[in-house]
This record gives sequence, structure tokens and C-alpha cells, in this order.
Amino acid sequence: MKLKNSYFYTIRENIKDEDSVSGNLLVRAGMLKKTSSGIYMFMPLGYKVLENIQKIIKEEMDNAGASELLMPALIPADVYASSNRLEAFGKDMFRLNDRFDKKYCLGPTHEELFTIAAKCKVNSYSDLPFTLYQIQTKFRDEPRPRYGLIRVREFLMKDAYSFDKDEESLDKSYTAMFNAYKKIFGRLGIDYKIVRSDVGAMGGSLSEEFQAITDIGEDTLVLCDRCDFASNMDVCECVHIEDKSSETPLEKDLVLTKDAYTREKLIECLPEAKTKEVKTLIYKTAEDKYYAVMLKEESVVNESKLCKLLNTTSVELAEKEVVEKNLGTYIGFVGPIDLSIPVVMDNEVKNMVNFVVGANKKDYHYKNVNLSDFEVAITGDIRNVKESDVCPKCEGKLTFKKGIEIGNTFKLGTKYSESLDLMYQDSENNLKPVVMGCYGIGVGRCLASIVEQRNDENGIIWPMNIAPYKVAIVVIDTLNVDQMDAANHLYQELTDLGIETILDDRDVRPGVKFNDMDLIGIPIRITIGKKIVDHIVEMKRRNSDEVKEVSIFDVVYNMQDIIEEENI
RNA sequence: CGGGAAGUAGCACAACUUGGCAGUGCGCUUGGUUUGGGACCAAGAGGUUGCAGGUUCAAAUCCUGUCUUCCCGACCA
Repeated sequence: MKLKNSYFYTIRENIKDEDSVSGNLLVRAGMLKKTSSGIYMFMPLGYKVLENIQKIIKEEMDNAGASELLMPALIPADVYASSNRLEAFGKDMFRLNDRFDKKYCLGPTHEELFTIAAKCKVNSYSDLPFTLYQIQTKFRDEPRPRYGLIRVREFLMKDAYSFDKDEESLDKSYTAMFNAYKKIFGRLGIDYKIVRSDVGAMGGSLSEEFQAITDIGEDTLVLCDRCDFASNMDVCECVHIEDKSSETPLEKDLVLTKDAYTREKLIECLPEAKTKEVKTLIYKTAEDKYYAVMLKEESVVNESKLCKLLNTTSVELAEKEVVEKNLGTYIGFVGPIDLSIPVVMDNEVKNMVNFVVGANKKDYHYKNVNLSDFEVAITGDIRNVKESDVCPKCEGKLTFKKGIEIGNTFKLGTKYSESLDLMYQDSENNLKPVVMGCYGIGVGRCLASIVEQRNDENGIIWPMNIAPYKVAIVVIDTLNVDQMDAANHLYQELTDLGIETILDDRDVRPGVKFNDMDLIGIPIRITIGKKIVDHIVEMKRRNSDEVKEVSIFDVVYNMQDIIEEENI
């Protein structure tokens, strides 16, 4: 691309609307333009990057034996009704009606359509296994889009679905996809971790997430400093080393804790509460049952763990009025003793002796409370792990990192094949449901993650195989015939070799060109200036400050070497 | 959906408190001087101040409504 007569622009100043580093840089580099909240235009430069990412994904999916196809984005609502997901998606789904008032939606995910596609082919076990995939636009009406391309309402996704006759065969298909994912994210140059995660609304037995490590990540990853343990905080189990305190249990004792509605106030009244407080929260389940949930001090309830333990679909904190009127206790002074609802206790409390709880009486707590002082209905793991916790796999220490979910792999099982009647005939003439897996990659999130991980104060630093152009030729003096001739010649030579090159022939000061090429992150810069009379040009890498003088006759070979080496 | 902030030239913002010519910087156009890390001088172009209504002799400014965007939270294969 010769810049002088091309669609090329950059923005010098900070973009107010874009808070994330990646969103800001991509808009400033002229790669993205926001249309509306969570909806972006991909400008020519940004689109090239997006295509480069897609190319790598497609290559690895094809290598893994998957077949590409393309599904519609506009889908009759009936399709989702058949698997009962119209309700499950609720407001997340964009919905519309046609002129006859028939209901449609813009597809948020495509399990149903892929299942229908599989039915076209599957009759007997000999038709299995196979894997299908597409790269297609998905629509989700996110309540709060943010962070540039990280959380958007319209986005490009690679989704793949495997179809197998049994679990054993699914394992093979799953592993093939899993390995393809490792290759893809490796080639994209993303620093990522694979973590266990919640199967969530997708159903199924196993779910693993590929998480790009960045501070703006919306997920918390739990990692071990000693072994390879890695988990999403949502599902990370808490382990406790059996360690009954050596303290002897004392008689419980009612103490005045006036106005101690907060933890800080309580510690003022009762200093030992700092380490010995056990808080009690009143939760309401989807079935309108109430439970008193006990946890140690600063532990945080993990609501999905609590749901599982209580065998319900959702829980929420009870309203203040209900707690104070129906249960006869007071927010801030709730405790397990003489309470009329079942008590659910976190495992961590089992090890505690002489702790502090609310007295269900305004302005009073009990101290020196022990397990014998109240009844517990259920004990289990209901809290989020803490950084001080021990690793569930070894005895190492846990650390937390923030991650962006850029891909995931699910073993779906037979949930969709059963609800959508995708059956095959086995060798003994029995009809059996097909065993499915599904595998997603957020293409835009990959792009944003790369920028989040690779940038400096001057702009983006693309890895070679993602960069929209590999080489930028900067001409210092565009009026100088020698310089322009050499630049045009080099540009032609590189272009003929299939190396995507920018020729910055704009009649602006060199600083502007250097800054623009840095901002848009071109990996190699060739500067053609005065020394062209001696056939010398400069070569500089985006990720280094070193400037090398090279003979113009060698420059093509040099670059071919670098590009070949890095274009993985 | 709850809480907060903001909408003024392509971009970033000022003027709003206390109503009185629509401003500044960057970018853009023209001319000149420059020319190796975002040049300088001069002259210009560019606006329904988000939208609708109200108060007033007079509204970017005050009032009401509405739309949009961003941030924190809730939510989220």
C-alpha cells in the first residue's frame, strides 16, 4: 500500500470513549471505529489484522480435520424454542419480527443449527465422527459492553461442533480440537492459560477455557506457584488442612456491640472479631426457601457453588424486611444460634474455635461460640478461594491473575442431540443419541488481547504473522528522486515476493511517519534517506531501538529471513 | 437494571456557577519559510452547542422531558 493515495489515517489524541489500552490504540491507529455501544467498524487496516487471525484459525481447524461451513445469522425463533433456549437466553438475544409477524432472532450461538446440519448426514455409526466449524458474526445484547473489542454486542466467533458415537470417540475429537487451540494461540503470540471452568448454561461434563492474561480481564484465574494447577475462580474448590485450633472451647458469652453494623465497627467493639468473626448471610433460593449461610470473616460467597449445594438454579440475598420481620433478627447481628431456618456452613468454619457470631439481637454478638452451640443443616464448599489458600492439587500457594476468555472447549454430551433428535443406529440396530462437543474462539477478543499484551508508549507491536503489513518503507525526502526511486523499486520487489509492504510516500515530516508506523505496529521499518547515494538504508525493528545500516542490495534477503523465521 | 459522570467543529476540550457576538489546541485549506522522531509564520474553511419543549427582550448557559455515550456495580455459552 502506498499511503499517499490510500485510505489511511491515525488519530493523535487520546480517545475519550475508549478506556482500555487496546480499544484506544486500535481506534487511534485507524483500525476500528465505534458505531454505537459495543458495535464497531473494522477499517481497512484493522480488517487485515482480523483476516490474518482468521487465516491462522482456519488453517489449524482444517489441519485438525474440521470442515468449514457458514450458518445464517438471522434465525427463526422456533429453532431455539426446540431446545428450550429461548427462555434461557432471555434478554441477551436480539429479537425481531418479519412482515408477517413471525419471530426471528440474531443468532447468539449455533448449537441448534449445527445439530440440524448434522442430521443431514447422520444415519448410522459409520457416518461418525466428524467436526464442523464456521467463523461468523454472533449477536448478544450485552447489558454493558466495554473495553473495546473485549465485550461487544456484535462479534466474530469461530465455533466448532464435534459429533461422535460415544464418549471414548468424543475424547479423541475433543483432544484434536484442544491441541489445535494450543497451536492457534501459540501462533497468535498470546500469553494464555488453560483453566477449568463452569459448564454453565451449556450443559455437559467438561469445560476448559483459554484465558489471555491481562489486567483488564474480567475473569479471575487461580494458579498454583508450584504445580500446573489452573482454574477459573468460579469453580475452584477450596481445600482446608485439618487443623483444629489448640485452643480449648470456652462457654459462649453475650457481648454488647452497639451499632456494630459493619465489620470495622465490630472490630472496634470486639477486637478478637478481626480473626474470629463468622458472618451469617440470609439467602433466598429460586424456590423461595431461606437459608442462613455462614462463612469466615472476609470470605466471599460463591453463589454458583451455593446453588449446587442447595440443588437450586439461583440464589440471592434476602431482602432486609424479610430478615427483620419474618426471622426476628437484624442485619449486622445475624447469627446461627436459635435461628428458625436451616444453617449452611462453609467448610472453613469447621476448623474454628471460640468464634464470634451475631446474636440475632440488635447491638449484641456472641463470642467464644463453638460448633456445639448451634445446629448445622449442611456443610460444604460455598466460598471463593482466597490467595492465601492451598492448592487443591499439591501443597503450593495459590496466586490470582486476571484473564480474558478467548476460547473454550466443552464436552456437551447428548443434551442437544436428545432435544433435537439427532440419533444414529449402532451395529446392533439400537438408536442412540450422538455425543457432541463444542469449541469457541472469540476472534475479536484475540485481536484485542494481542494489543493488550503487546504495546508500548508509542503504540501497538504486532507479531509478524498478525501484522497488517510486515514492512514499512519510510522515505525521508519524497521530493528526492534517488530516494523515491529506490523506495519504489524496493516496494515493488517486496510486493512481488508476496511480502505485504507499506510505502510511506506522504509529503510530511519524517517524525510524523515514524510515529504513525510505530502506532500501527509494523514489525520492520526501512528508512530511505540521504545515504541512498551510497546504497545504504536503515533497518529497524518495532520491538527494538537498534537501528542497523544495511546495503539496499541485501535488504530483501535480510527481510525474507526474518519474516520466514517469525511468520509461524 | 441500580449508582455516578458527560454530550459544544473531524479529535480533545473551554465558555455554563452569575443568561448578552460560538471559543482554544490538534487536524483540514491556501501562501511562504522549513525538512531524520508529531515544524514555524500568515490568511482561511468548518457549528441547528445531542434532540424536543418551557422561562426570558435575550438560552450553550436556567427549568422539564427525552435520546445517546462512558465509568462503578448487577448480569453474562
